[in-house]
Amino acid sequence: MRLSNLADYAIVLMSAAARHCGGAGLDPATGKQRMRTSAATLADETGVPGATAHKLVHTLVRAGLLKSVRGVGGGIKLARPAAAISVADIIEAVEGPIALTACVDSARHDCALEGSCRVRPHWAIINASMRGALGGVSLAGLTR
Amino acid sequence: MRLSNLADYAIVLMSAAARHCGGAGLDPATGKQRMRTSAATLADETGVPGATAHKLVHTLVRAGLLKSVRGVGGGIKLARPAAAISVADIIEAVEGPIALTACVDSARHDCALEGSCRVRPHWAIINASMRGALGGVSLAGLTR
DNA sequence: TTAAATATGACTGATATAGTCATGTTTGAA
DNA sequence: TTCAAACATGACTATATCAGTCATATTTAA
Repeated sequence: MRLSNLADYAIVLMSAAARHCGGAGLDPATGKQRMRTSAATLADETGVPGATAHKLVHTLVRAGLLKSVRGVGGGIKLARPAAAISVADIIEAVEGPIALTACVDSARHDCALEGSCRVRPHWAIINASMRGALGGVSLAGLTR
Repeated sequence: MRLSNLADYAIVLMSAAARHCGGAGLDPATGKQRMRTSAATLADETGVPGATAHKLVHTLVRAGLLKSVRGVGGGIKLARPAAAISVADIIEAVEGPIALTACVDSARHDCALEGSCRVRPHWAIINASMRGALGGVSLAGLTR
């Protein structure tokens, strides 16, 4: 029922990224237009270990929540406005689909109770309401 | 973001217990009045390992969701009607308070980011909506 | 006294986690 | 053409948590 540390860090990192380039595109530190930041900068600002921050950024890029540009002067930025990114999006990027039990995933059949389980049919409803709760909180809401 | 196996088992066990004594108090197998069942019976019916079922039952008794009577002829039964027991109650009995991050618990201060974390103030809202979603599903709803 | 049933703690193997280290790839600028 | 900045990726490992078993109380009605 707890988030993994990585998912927690991912939310903190995304929220820091949103402060850099989520709103009007102004860097709060310099007051200048700044669309990009770097994984190292985010690690510094948040206290998340550098290498870990890097891997998470990569994961978030693959999930389509961040955009990265390689090379000198490159960096990362939000792929879409902070208001259009939800906590659920970030959690799913790091941990996979939001579901309280593995048995909802039809590809997995590692539950010993499967077959005789009389609770299973009801999980889909519960999971949907969980996702709804988390999907209703946007990154913009977290930085305000 | 997943339930632990134990919490999952607990829900399955409680749901089985509700079939024994949650409704009109009639055992569906015998058609006779039967207020109590035993941990071993529930383990048999659900496929949960016996010793594990036993520990879970004890945990649920301590949490006030089941009532146990020791000795010959003893056993367990729901402490209140199935409709008055929610999935959230069961999860909290096994895993502790429903919260996605540990930093909400004021007694724990093991987060390295604490102090500078700018996301932390917002977690309470998210956790409350999660608990709301799970609190809305009763044991009676799971057995129907 | 005995047997049925719950109560409780110690121990252990398996698994997942998260962090580090090492190395590769891309690209603009000097 | 070279270099350095910045992202990309995989291998390895210490740690923690989990879940299950074993062993042993404790309670109570018959």
